[in-house]
Order: sequence, then C-alpha cells, then structure tokens
Amino acid sequence: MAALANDTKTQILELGIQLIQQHGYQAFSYADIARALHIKNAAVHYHFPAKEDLYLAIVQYYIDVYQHMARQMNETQLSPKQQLDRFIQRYADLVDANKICIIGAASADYNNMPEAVKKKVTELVDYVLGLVEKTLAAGKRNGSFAFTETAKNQTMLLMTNLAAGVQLARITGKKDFENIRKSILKTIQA
Amino acid sequence: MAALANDTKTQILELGIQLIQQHGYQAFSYADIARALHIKNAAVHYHFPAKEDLYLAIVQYYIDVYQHMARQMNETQLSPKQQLDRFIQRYADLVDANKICIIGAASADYNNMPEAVKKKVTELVDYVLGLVEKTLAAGKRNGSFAFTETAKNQTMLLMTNLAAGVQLARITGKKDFENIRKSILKTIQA
DNA sequence: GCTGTTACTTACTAATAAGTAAGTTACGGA
DNA sequence: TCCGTAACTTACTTATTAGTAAGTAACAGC
Repeated sequence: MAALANDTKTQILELGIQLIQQHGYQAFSYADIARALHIKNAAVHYHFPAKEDLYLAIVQYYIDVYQHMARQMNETQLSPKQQLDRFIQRYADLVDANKICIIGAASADYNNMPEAVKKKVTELVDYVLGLVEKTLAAGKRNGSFAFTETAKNQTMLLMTNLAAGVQLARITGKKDFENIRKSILKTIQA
Repeated sequence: MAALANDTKTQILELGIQLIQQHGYQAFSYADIARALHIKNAAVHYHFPAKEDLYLAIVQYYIDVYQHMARQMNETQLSPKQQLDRFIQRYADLVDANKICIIGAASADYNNMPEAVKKKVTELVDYVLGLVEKTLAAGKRNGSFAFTETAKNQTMLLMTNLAAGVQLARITGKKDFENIRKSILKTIQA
C-alpha cells in the first residue's frame, strides 16, 4: 500500500525479505543491509527502529501481496486450476532463487519472536490457508479438482508439500521439487 | 556410538539438539549452553572446538539414531504399518515439545552452513528418505499400503507433510498436525 | 612419587550485534 | 527568507558473540 512511497525504505524491506528467505532472520544484521545498500547502519534504524519492526513490516508486506493476489484473481476471472498453478509457481520460483517461503522461515524462528510478530505471522498463515482452501473448494465444485478430504485438510496437505518441498529441494536438489509438484497435481486432478 | 562415553559432552550434544529444534542454530550461543549446564563457555569449546563441530556432531547423532532405528525395526520384525506409525509418532512428539524436525531446522539454515555440515545434512536426508521409502514399498508389497505414485515420490509427499506439518502446528496449533496425520494415513491406507 | 592426560576454569580478545544521540543536508511551504 | 521536517551520517555505547591461551585439579599408569 504505502510501501512504494520511500525508495530506501522499500529497498530495505525487499532486501530484508530476501535475506530472511535465503539465510533466516537471525542470520542477517542491519550492518549487512547497510553494506548492501551503501547506507549507514543508523539509516536502517531510521526507517525500522528495531529489527522487530522490520520483521513486522515484512510479514505485513506478504499479507498485502496475497490480498492483492486474491483481488487480482477475482477480477481476471482466473479458473481455480489457473489460480492454483499460479500459486504453485511462486514456490517453484523460490526453489530457483534458493529461497524458502517466509512461512517456513518464520516457523523455524517462531520461538524467538516477540508476541506482535507471532500474531502477524498467524494472521498471514490463516489468510494464505484460507485463500488456497477457497480455490480448492471452488475447483471441486466446478469439477476441475477431485479429492475426498475436506477442502481445509486438502489445503494443509498441499501447503505442507509445497513449503517443505522447497526446503527439501534446497538440500537434495531442484528436481525433487518438480516431482513433488507433479505429484501434488495428480493428487487433486479430477 | 561413542556418544555415551563422556557425560558433559553428551549433555552439550543433547542440549544443542534441543536448542536447534526449538530456536534454530543461529539463535543459541555457547554461553546459553554453558549457563544451562553450569559449566563455563570454554568447557563447551573443549568438547566442540567450533560451533560447526557441534552442528556436525548433532547431524551425525541423528544419522546414528535412524540407523539404530532401522536395525531395531528389522530385528523386532515390525510390520511396515507399525514402522510408519512409529516414525510418524516421532513427529507428533516434536509438536508436543514445541520443536521442529532437524531437517526442517537445517533447511532454514542451509545457506549459512559450512560445506562439511551441508554434506552431512544431505547424508542424513538421503538416509531418512531411503528408510521411509523402503517401508512404504514393503507395505505396498504386503498389501497394507496403497498408492499410485512411486514409493520415492510418495515418500517425499509424506515427509513434506510431516516436516511442514510440525512447522505449521507451531503457528496454528497442535490440532492441525493431528488432522494432517490422519489425512496422511488415509492417503496411503489400502 | 613422578608423568601425562582428561576435563575442566580463569581470564582474556577481537568482531559484531542492536540501538541511540546529536549533528547535517536538502527541500518545500508560509 | 526563515522554519520545519524528512532522510540521512557521524560517532558512539553496551552486550554478546565465537574462540583462545594459560593455568589447575584429579586421577591412572608406570
């Protein structure tokens, strides 16, 4: 929303996202960000006073992204199948960039988070799960998906396949994610 | 193997495992371990000179655990169904202890690892995947499991469900893991 | 009874972490 | 033209990090 107002602030945010997905929250410092953007440590603190503020902004950014995605999918009248393909493609892109999804990254770090961040993460997860659940349910109704589980359970199966799929691919190689992707699609193919 | 020789060393190792699964590798320090065990920082370095050595020992420890488990399962002639139940129960225990599995934890931290640790992690993952694959294949042969994917692909689906299942449960609550567990079992039930 | 080894402690170091206070520069109104 | 604010930099502090060098106490073997 207001994210594009300030250039440096946006750059910090985007770099923060990248660093979390590539190295984890604990593994990067404000000094890393400052170095990469050719600004000083204190400039990062100017935009995000504490590291917790940056984390919060990153999670909020993803909530915004998925809300935007949901709206766009509605407007463009994408079929449930197309919606799901697009969603899965996001994970394939993560694999190519040697990243893991923020939800997985957040989970690994969950026990170290301040309450405010935990709450935002829960908000994000609930939103994303809800989004996929609606897509799966719609696809079942129009006959393009078939599964015997509830849409909610099928969503959890699919999401865990994707999230841990990118994690596994980091260790064992990209082709494992491709196999998982194909298997997921078979699982719900009508 | 030789792990039980030295008491303090074993305690450091076990505490290290716990800290990695609860907080992640980057989020704990030798000072944390020293404090908890009422020894000095330098004592931890005596047993594991660098943090990398501790990480390596932890991953090796899990390789040993799973090798032991494999041998035991063979000796006690557990059915594939019983073997899988036992394996899945390990993940349920993680959820109860508010931990995630080392493979998931290692994946989040993979890009920060020295090559030697990466290699050991790959060794662990390959071993565990191989173990589950054998169990699924055996279950299919004796008619207790049914699935259309290859045993390898089915293993990856199951493992990603479990690994990300415990991660999800950390954020959204334990009952989500229980639902995933039931759904997994339905998926492969003959 | 001396020697070596194991398992530590004491006492550090250098690097890096997050965070802050005070100053600077540029710019956009009123 | 002065004023305030935004977006920084300079110059710090304090805490914590991994890691080390040197010393010590207990004990086992010869």
